[in-house]
Amino acid sequence: MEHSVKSPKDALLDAAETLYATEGFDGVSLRRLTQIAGVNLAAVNYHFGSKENLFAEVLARRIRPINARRLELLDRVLAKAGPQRPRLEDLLDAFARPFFEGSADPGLDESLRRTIARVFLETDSVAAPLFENELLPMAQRFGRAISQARPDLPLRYIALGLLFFAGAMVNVLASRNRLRSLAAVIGGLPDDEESLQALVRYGAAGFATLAIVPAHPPAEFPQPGP
Amino acid sequence: MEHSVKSPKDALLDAAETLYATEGFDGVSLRRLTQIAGVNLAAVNYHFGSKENLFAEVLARRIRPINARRLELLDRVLAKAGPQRPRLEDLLDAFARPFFEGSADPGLDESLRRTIARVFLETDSVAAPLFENELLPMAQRFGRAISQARPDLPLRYIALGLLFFAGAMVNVLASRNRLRSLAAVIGGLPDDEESLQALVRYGAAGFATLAIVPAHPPAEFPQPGP
DNA sequence: GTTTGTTCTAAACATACGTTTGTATGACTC
DNA sequence: GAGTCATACAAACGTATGTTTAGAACAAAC
Repeated sequence: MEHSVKSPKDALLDAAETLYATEGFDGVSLRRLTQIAGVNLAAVNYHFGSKENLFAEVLARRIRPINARRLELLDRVLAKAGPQRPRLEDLLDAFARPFFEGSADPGLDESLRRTIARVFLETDSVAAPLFENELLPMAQRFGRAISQARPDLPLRYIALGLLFFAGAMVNVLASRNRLRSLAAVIGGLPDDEESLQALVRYGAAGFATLAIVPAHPPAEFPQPGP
Repeated sequence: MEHSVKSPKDALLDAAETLYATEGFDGVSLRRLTQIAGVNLAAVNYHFGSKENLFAEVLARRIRPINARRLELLDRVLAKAGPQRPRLEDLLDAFARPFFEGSADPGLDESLRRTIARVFLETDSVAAPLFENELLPMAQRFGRAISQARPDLPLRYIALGLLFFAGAMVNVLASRNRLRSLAAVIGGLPDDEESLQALVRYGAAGFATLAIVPAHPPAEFPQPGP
């Protein structure tokens, strides 16, 4: 092998990724982090400038290839559809699949997923710029594609539907360990492919329904008390 | 008025709720918190025993009435259905509506929602017990009710569908400010009732689709390359 | 073999943290 | 009025934090 031992930079990124996922930015101190990574305390500031930069790099390193893959799949769906409308299922599959594919290292998957989920949901100074720069433009491209697929769908419902879909996607990935405690009751833990396909079908059906404007509000509980 | 000024306990809870939502548990120090609340630093440990207990109480104070309301609505739906199957839309509405109703104070809504979203998604020692004790049993009751509504739906898909639905619900509430920047493009920000009804329709359609087992996997990208 | 630049290390720096302590205040009981 | 109680306060405690520093170790270039 070229490098039989990880470079300090990579060791830091890997350790930071695992710890960040489980304990969050403030939850992990540089002393614990560097001890686990097997590097000197000052290495963080030497290689990354600051603790914040290190974690920003942790996130970026994972999100960028996933987003690239997403856009690649999206382009392929649009190309295959040609002049016809793309299928909603295919668009949502392209959106969600790279998230499920995860990394090659299966032990890293769980932490990776929580790490990425954080970018969707947190608003701190580490995650927020990444959302703005990486996630938002990509989501807008998907929004336009969905608008192609379903021109009858008002833009506001595309935005809402994408929020629903992204939330569902993130939650099912981040909650895998919570689901695990129910595995005996529900007859086994769904694997990734099963979860992904269920998610895509769920989302596509949901989007399709949003296009239908209800004749009258289906509200059930106009008054608080009986 | 009886108390023209808030008690230190309530002042702490209110300030902690706002700060916790925006900065997280580690992000807010007791010094800043007590300064904003206008109370002495030692008040936290005097009234709550520890910083952790304070934030657990912040979460519990909000979640308990919401869950009570959820179960109340659920019972009403089941009672109205009688021997017939309850409608999926009604069950999901009962699940989501109390989350959207929020508090009486509109200024508190945004932070309240992020606060509650945290319980769904975080695994730290503050949020985890609350999820286990308050959220999980309630979700299981809804799971059983959904199983009544759609006996053809395998349990594993009910679990998956509830994860999807909860993720969608949490994300649309927590992402309101992100949606706001798109308001001009999408023709105005959807209000709560509109978001809620869209969510319920989206989820009901998704659940209904999960009951249909696809004849053959709709996978689109079995190989990575073209 | 000396020089040059990069990489790594141990130690120290300044600050911030949650918690504890000892005391003061005020209200209410007897 | 003495005693009791919960509440509130300022100050200090011990510890942990991210960052900086000065220099050692090392490799490559000349």
